[in-house]
Amino acid sequence: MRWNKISDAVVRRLPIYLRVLEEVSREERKNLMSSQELGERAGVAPALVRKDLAWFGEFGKQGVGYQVDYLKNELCRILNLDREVRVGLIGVGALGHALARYNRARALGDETFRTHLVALFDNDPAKWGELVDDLEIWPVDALAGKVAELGLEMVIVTVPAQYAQEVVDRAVSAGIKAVLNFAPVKLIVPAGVHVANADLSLELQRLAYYLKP
Amino acid sequence: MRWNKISDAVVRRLPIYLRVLEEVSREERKNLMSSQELGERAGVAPALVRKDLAWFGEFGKQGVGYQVDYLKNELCRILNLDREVRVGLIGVGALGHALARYNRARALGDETFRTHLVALFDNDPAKWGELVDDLEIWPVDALAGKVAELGLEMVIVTVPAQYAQEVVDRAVSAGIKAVLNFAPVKLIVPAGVHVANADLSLELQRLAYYLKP
DNA sequence: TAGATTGTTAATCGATTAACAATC
DNA sequence: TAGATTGTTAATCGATTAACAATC
Repeated sequence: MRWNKISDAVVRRLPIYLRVLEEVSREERKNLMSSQELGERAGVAPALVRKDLAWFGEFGKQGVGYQVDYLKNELCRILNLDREVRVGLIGVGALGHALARYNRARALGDETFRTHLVALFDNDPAKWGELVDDLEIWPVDALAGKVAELGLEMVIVTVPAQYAQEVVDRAVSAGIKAVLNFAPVKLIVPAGVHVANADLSLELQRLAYYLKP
Repeated sequence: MRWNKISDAVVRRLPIYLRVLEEVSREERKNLMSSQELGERAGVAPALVRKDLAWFGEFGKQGVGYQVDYLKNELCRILNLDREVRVGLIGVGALGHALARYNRARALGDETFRTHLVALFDNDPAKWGELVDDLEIWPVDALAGKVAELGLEMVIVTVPAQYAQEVVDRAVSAGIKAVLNFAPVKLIVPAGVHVANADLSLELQRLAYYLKP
């Protein structure tokens, strides 16, 4: 089953629902949840919860609600998180290093965390072969080979702004389909490749708007 | 002049326009720009650029376009970036440490970067007094005092999920009006306080949706 | 059965785009 | 003046909310 043209606004909320379901499943041993409860904890109106889920199938029972574990599994499946998703990270500076350690720690401690960092890349020869936790740093030239060897599907980009487009171009030609970009630049990618931007300085500037002048 | 009820979608684009104008001003010595050109570089339709700007005043000339430096200054003013905005960071783990170093480096190298980190906080006594670059780490208990002393207006939150709400509550009672949250939790704040979420794992999970199943 | 809650359709709301008179 | 581009209004598009029949 492929669902065409699900809007980005809908896709954004699915991981939020998933997080709520995982919390409830872990903490509360509760088995059923209404769109009302789920929406409350996710910060989404109940009608919107139902409408979002209805794009993908009928997961609830009238008069009863949704089964927590069943819906959780369905959302995992929809998000391709019912398998390990293998991620590379390009640019092992301070930020890349911190994200690598964070991701590894989460992956070890929380088995519902399925986006796993499995390779690090950097262009500085001094770093090649170095380990971050148990992960080796490779030259960016090794990217294409590693994509094939390890089955990488996603990359996190933490290189300086001026190199971001270049490394993304290389990742895309190697077959990468999703990019989490921390560099403060607008990346240009072909259709079918998806970019999420995590741009610290844009967020800080946006927040500054709400300060009193 | 206060502009009531400017939508969040509009505010989000202002820093993008500002970035384009700063690039053009620095690199190209170009003095005029049309909404067409600005929109192209910002990834926004020209009519929307004009409409966004028109919320705040009339900055262009018919038949001519916008003056780059003038519009840049006006956007800085609108975003409260015509002065130093003082930011604290709570939670100096690996991620907090990396963000602190990144922000300090940007602040030194780029004088258009006006959101300055000026205080670090952590609850681990072992870290108190330690320096990150030239910035000292204080106990979280010192927060209220430092807000007053240094004029902090914003905080970056990089504590573990279970402590995030608590430290934000304390920041808010100390008078903080804007929060950049890296913890994977939905924060509850009173009206008038603004939160931007930078939730790495939600973004990775969202991107996983677009991978082939 | 009676009460509750889903899935879905219709109504509303808000944001983007198109169009154009004003004017530099 | 003629050409270009703004600021703004009207039209369109899409997302959210309200309402309710179906049904557990």
